[in-house]
Amino acid sequence: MAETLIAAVDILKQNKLKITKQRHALLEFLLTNQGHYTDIVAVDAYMRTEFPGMSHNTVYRNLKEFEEVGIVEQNTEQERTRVKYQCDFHHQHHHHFICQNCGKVTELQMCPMDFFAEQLPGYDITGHSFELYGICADCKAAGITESLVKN
Amino acid sequence: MAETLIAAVDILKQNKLKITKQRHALLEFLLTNQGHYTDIVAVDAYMRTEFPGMSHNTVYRNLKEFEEVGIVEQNTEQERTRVKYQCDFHHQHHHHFICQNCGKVTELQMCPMDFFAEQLPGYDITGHSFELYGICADCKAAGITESLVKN
DNA sequence: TTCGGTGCAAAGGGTTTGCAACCTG
DNA sequence: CAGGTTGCAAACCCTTTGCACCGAA
Repeated sequence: MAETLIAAVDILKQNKLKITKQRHALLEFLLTNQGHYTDIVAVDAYMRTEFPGMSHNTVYRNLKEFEEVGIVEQNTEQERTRVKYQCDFHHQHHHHFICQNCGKVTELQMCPMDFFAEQLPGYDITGHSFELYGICADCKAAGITESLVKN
Repeated sequence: MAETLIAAVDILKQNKLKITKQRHALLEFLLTNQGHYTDIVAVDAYMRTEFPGMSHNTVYRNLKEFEEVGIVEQNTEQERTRVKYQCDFHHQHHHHFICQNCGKVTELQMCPMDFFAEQLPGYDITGHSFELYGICADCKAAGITESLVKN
């Protein structure tokens, strides 16, 4: 965990971004939720509670900058923007299963495009989205049988 | 096209929704864009220009009601909510190719879940999203070679 | 010392709400 | 006629902006 933070700090340095208290705190918070998506509004609320005086500006701008340099993944589904620490910093193509209960992200091996070559003659396919939702094995084992997504 | 409008009106009646001038106008506009997604903000702007005095309320609430009864499909990708007339009213499962230039929607035969059975033991997969983006054959033939998505 | 980063407050954009007046069925 | 629907304006929520001050490098 510590070395992951160091890796993130290195990335900031490489991109000539200063290491401020606020950025460090944001990274630490993201790190504690490693592997899970967190609602960006919740991140903002948490940071502003934990560090009174911190501004929306700081949270939103930094999360966006973190995404630009590859420390964070943003994801907007069902009208909510979520962020997650991108712990391994590898950008290789993959898709996600997202637990509707705990937000945990499981990376998938398979890409539907493997099965979709040449299905639309004459078209240029430049992008695709694919995501699975449900309840992860941990939550299911803990007895959660239906979506508990917060409103 | 006329019978499609009639079908939509029937659905409204079946759901005990009154046929008002505004709803009729909305349906007609959606019908002219049949098979294409339109930015909901653009729909709102158009309707309010074409019918001065029409309120946001009317546009947004009716589009939501149309969706609930199956006349309209809503779709939010890349921070934008889009809307399209669901001309055939069949709700069978399918996915979309969406042209980044003209918004035209092409229904896909294939569902990635056909290839994805039993990949995550212990998980409950309750939903999935899958969509393709690019340039449709028509736009490509017309010489559009890159995305012209409006900002 | 120097800019990049910050906090504050306010604006912005899309969407929803409250309510009296209106109009379809 | 009754209750669903509308227009208006204001509220709402999330996010961004402008700007003077602050503090990493």
